[in-house]
Amino acid sequence: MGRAPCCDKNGLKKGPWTPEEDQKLIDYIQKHGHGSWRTLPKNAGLQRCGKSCRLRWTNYLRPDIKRGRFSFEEEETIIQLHSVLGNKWSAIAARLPGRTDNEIKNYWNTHIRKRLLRMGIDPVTHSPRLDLLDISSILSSSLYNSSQFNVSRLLGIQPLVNQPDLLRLATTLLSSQRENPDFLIPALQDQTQLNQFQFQPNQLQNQIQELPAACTTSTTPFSNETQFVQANVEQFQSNPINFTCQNSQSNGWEENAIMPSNLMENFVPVPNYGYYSSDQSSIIDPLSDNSNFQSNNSNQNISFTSVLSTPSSSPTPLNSNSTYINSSTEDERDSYCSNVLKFEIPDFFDVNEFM
DNA sequence: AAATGTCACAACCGCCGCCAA
DNA sequence: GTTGGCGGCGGTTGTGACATT
Repeated sequence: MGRAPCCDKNGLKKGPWTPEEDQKLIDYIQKHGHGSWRTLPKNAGLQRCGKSCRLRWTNYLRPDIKRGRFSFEEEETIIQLHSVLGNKWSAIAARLPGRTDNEIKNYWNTHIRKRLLRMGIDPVTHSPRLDLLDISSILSSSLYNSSQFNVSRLLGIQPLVNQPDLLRLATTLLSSQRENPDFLIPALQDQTQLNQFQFQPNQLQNQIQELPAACTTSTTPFSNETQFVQANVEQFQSNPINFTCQNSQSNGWEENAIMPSNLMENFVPVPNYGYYSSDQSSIIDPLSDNSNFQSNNSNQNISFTSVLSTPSSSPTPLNSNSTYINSSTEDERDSYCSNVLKFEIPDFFDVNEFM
């Protein structure tokens, strides 16, 4: 038969731990190790159940726990790992020395999750929240009001994509849906495909447009960013599946660029959109020590990650002193994407098609 | 200064897989 | 093979601190 009950729950204390209880637990574990959590409370003279002791130790009393605010790098790592692992907090914690799963979980729920939501990113899928993207209402507004409007106000969100791309995206999706009704739903269900096909090029364009103007770079990254962007957007439109960056210049600017502090403060890592290499042949494994999220591709394909998630390419260990500013507010981090949403309906866009 | 709202986080709850009996 | 406890995990809650009105 099964084992005897681990503990009689009657009479066991619950609620916050007192310093005396903490000290008893610490003393006992330092002398004997935790061994069996079941028998530990009795041996340590604690009126707690083993489970409570284990949680108190692993989440609070363990000597290797790093307290204090999460650094920018830690935050980025959490987002990256979450995009791959989901709510596997223990697995994420294993990659963040000194942080507990509980702490990471709390930080996610109270900070990162809210920020992603404010940005219009689904914190579960790490994709733009297409559920909020009511195309018909957007188009109605454009018809009955003006060709210039602010979707962020309409949606109450701050999506990362700018509207021309958003509408191109909508155009592509809807036309694809017309031609192949079975296309859209599977695409939406397939997270990998969703990220690759729908979002990354837009992200790429946004970031490329934003970064050169804001960065103090040691080299001039693009002689003509507009041409660069346009060429790639056009290519993406013509062949979204096999989209690769055609610019002949290297993306060395991102390797050499020094992110100005004001941008760093405002920059929100959205690393999920960079997990896929541009040749779509593989998913970069952030768990691998060899994955540097940076383009090493000699044919000038751009690794989206290296563009979109600038700090992720940093080899700086998590435990090192952060190069990045840790005291930035959430609003400051949000603001990076706050000014991209005013646009005019492009001439090519025939809204009547959708009415 | 008091009331109210919001945030942050420690701790609990409940479920699940593993494994001893 | 079955049962049921243990350890671990993720979700949720309770509460104190802080901010705002």
